[in-house]
Amino acid sequence: MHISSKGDYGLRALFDLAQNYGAGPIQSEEIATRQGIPVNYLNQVLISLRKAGLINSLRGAQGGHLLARAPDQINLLEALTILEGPFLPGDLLPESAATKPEDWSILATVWLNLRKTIEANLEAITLEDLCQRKRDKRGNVMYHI
Amino acid sequence: MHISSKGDYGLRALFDLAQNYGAGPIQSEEIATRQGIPVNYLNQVLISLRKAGLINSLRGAQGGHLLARAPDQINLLEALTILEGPFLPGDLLPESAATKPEDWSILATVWLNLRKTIEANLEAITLEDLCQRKRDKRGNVMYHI
DNA sequence: ATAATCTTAATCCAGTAAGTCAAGATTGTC
DNA sequence: GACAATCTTGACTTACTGGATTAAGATTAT
Repeated sequence: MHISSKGDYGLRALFDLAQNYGAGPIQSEEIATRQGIPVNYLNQVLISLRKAGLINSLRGAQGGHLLARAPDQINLLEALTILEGPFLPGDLLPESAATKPEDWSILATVWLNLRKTIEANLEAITLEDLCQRKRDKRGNVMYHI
Repeated sequence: MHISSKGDYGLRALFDLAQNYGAGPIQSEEIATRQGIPVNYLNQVLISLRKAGLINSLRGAQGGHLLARAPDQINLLEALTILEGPFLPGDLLPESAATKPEDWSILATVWLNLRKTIEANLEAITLEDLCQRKRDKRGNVMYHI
């Protein structure tokens, strides 16, 4: 039960773009350097995000990537589902019953419930929230100098 | 983000043993048949559970496995942690900072929070709860005949 | 034109999941 | 004591996935 590096990298890239929202296109090279991610791998992740409509990409010189929506319109559930696929997928959930032994459906209900909990937790956090938390943190650090 | 078959099978085995709690040792063959699990694989899972102290195993004829504690003293978090390892493990969490880029710690807090949510959810469910749910279900089914 | 940049597909390696198999150890029962 | 049932262990297999690299090609600003 873990987050793969695809999800990790993808979220960090989105967070990076959120912090630069309104500042024009950001190049993948720049994101990669700032976030410590292999560029070639990041490019693949960015393609997934673009296909899903979360970012727009501009080609050519001075091209780059930018969020397709404002940071407060993108939540972590949406992003992670694109990057990692659904939580607790497929054969564990209540639909695929019948062939399975009886006790199975009791557990399926547990999983479904857990999934809902996770999704609610992530859906409540937007990219803008992350930016805000960073600003808060910065503020605190300043205070302590 | 999924539950592997090891976790799935292990929980089903524990659930099975919970339903037979107090009825003496249950053989792995019997559990495997009832739950639709390959015996040889189930045996490996049972060894993990025994090493972790969740079940006791008796060898020889009329041997088998039984819960080491009453069903209401074993919760799903404990069982799943044994079977699957910790949730959102290792390098994503706030301890391994310093080398990582700055934004990373903001996300680490998100993961830590999510982990707590998941753990609280699973810790609240015991094997006895599962048995109770099954009894409730049986009752309802009877009603509808 | 050309250089910057993204796109795509092919490829690679390591690790893990899922399961099989066979030989050995333990113990109750006759 | 011998036997049979049962669990134990570890080696092994097969297939898949995660993570990443590379190289060739497409697009477009200047």
